[in-house]
Amino acid sequence: MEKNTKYKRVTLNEVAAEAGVSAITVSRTIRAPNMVSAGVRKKVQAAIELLGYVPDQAASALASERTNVVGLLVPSLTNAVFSDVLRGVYDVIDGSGLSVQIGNFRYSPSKEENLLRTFLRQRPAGLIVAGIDQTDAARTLLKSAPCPVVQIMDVSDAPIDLLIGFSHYDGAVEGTRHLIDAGYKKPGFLGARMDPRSQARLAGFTAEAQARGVYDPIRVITTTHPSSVGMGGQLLSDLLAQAPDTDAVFCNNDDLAAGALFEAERRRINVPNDLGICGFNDLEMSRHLNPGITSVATPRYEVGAGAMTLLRDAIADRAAIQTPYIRLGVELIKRGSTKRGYPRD
Amino acid sequence: MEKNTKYKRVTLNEVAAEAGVSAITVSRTIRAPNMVSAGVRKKVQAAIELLGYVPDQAASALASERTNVVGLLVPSLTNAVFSDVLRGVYDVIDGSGLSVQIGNFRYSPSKEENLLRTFLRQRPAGLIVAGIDQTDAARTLLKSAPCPVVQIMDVSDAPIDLLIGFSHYDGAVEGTRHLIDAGYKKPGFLGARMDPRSQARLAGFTAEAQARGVYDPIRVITTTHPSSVGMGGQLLSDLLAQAPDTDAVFCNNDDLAAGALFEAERRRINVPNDLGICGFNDLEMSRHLNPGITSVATPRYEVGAGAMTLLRDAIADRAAIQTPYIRLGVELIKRGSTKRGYPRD
DNA sequence: GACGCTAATGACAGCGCTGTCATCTGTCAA
DNA sequence: TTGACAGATGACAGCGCTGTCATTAGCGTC
Repeated sequence: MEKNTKYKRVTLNEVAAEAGVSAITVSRTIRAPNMVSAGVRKKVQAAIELLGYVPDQAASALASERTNVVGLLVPSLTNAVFSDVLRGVYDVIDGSGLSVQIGNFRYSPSKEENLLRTFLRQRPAGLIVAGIDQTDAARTLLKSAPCPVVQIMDVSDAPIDLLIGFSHYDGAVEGTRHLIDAGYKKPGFLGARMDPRSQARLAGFTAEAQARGVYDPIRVITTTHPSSVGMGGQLLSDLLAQAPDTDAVFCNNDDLAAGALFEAERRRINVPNDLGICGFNDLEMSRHLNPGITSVATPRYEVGAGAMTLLRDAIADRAAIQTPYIRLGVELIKRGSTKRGYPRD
Repeated sequence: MEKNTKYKRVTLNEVAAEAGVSAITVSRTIRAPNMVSAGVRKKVQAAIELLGYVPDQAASALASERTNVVGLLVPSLTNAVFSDVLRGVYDVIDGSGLSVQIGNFRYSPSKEENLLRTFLRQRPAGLIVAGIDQTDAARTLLKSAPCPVVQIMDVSDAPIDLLIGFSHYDGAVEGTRHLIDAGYKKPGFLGARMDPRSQARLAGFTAEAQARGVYDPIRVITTTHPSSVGMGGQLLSDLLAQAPDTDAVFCNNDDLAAGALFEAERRRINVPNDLGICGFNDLEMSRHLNPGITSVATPRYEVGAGAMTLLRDAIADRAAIQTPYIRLGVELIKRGSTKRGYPRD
């Protein structure tokens, strides 16, 4: 295969010659400007500007055994949740000189482990991994990773390195409490996918429902199939077939909640009077439905942006990180779907 | 900065020593196995397996002036449309040895141009760019790019290199035709963002409405603000304020269509009898709303997967590409929102 | 004025791989 | 038997940068 000669690179040496200094000084001017005197710095910067020099990442990576690549491991790309996270990550990375490489492990721990190994071999500048439920092997890999690691989307007592997330358990407790406080006596739970974060939500629901004496396992309907609006309708149907006196549902997420709402409409069940619905995540749509769906709003964009900020700073100076562990809050947004006594029409 | 010594790499030389051949032979075994005799190949592969050798991408990139990075330029990460494309891309790239780097140009042509330059300097293996409406400078850069380039999401008479997409114009024509055929006499258009693909849809709507003699510019409501469900409601309000006798809307996308549907509900306008609604893209939700929203289904996942397939094959052998230009179809999905005479309840 | 010290700069080797060209082996036709 | 040739393998240099250590200049101190 012939070499590509179309894009002739400007090299460090050419810049050095132009500026009348050595190559290493140019390198330093870029990477550690304060190691270079102001006068030289100016000359070098002018030369860089003049020649349009852009560092060669491959050469830099080879020589320094370091890249500017941040690995981002997510369980799904379909999920609106992760596209919000992505947006946050990309907004912060913009202009930082770092670049992201996404690994989609499709909710498979073994795939996650493999992707992790692949990333680690590339000597990444940092890693962002979704969740706190890595396999033991993955945890070991991450613990000894030669770069900062940020876990996102959840909270943990034993973070691997850095962490930013929110409590799915607490969010579910809050949503469930609201349902019960609103007067619903027989709340159920609808869950799809049932990844660890969904499990945490179910645990929160269960704990609160038990504490208030309204828990009945017959009202817990879950599936490992992916979440979708259609699935929400199906799960509600299953629930009602099994426990027709159910008067409220806490849904794993807003897609399910919307599906449950539509199914209730089809069955002419009055929401919120005969059935209360609470979702999770607070997607844009939930606000606009009739009735609006009560939902636990999660700071997804903030998690993405915060994780990248944390990582960027840690890459610059790990020791300078003041708050390696950030717990963001969730907020219950009350809407018509749980407002008993206010009929829809 | 000290070097990272934690991850001692296995080098080509070590594999070569183990297999009793030269380093270059190992390199060839990996990159062009058929240049190596079967016996040697076997020995080398055994050595690779034994030592767990993984090629160093940086060194390879430096020596060959080529990377395995595919640049993906998209105008948005928020948009459900692009997350479907992403999914397709990632599904195909899995295990191909290539990796993706995403650039989000936020609908800004100048940002797109900059990102393009950044990517090009990294000697990418290939590029995927959204749309066909690059600036002249960007087109020039792409035309002379030292790698295959795939344009996606649209069709064009003058593709830069490879292309896979569908016609937004035709989709809009089909949707508009359906509205008129269904008996609506005063159709309007709701559009947000108004990027080039939205413009193409508007052009399709306009052409068909004019051809059928039902076009009135007062019924075209657009904004450059981003699309959202909320915006759909607002645009419908604006339209009805301006042209209260409007009896149908063709919406730029399903988010707007859903918003329009909700707004109509609020105003107690009967959909489909008094207002027909047609969307674009056919998101999952549209099927589940009451009434379901008629929409032009677009093959977004297929575009992503097809683009990556095209690119992967072109990287292997550009000359072997039989169909460098792929036009996918769109499909009008008729639902309750345009079914006049079938009242909602 | 010699000394030690820090700040600024440079020389050099080498990161791990691949493009290029040279060499070697075996085969086949004349 | 010889030469031509293709296939298989190797030697070597060098991609552009950075880590390491050496060197130089500048300054204050006793």
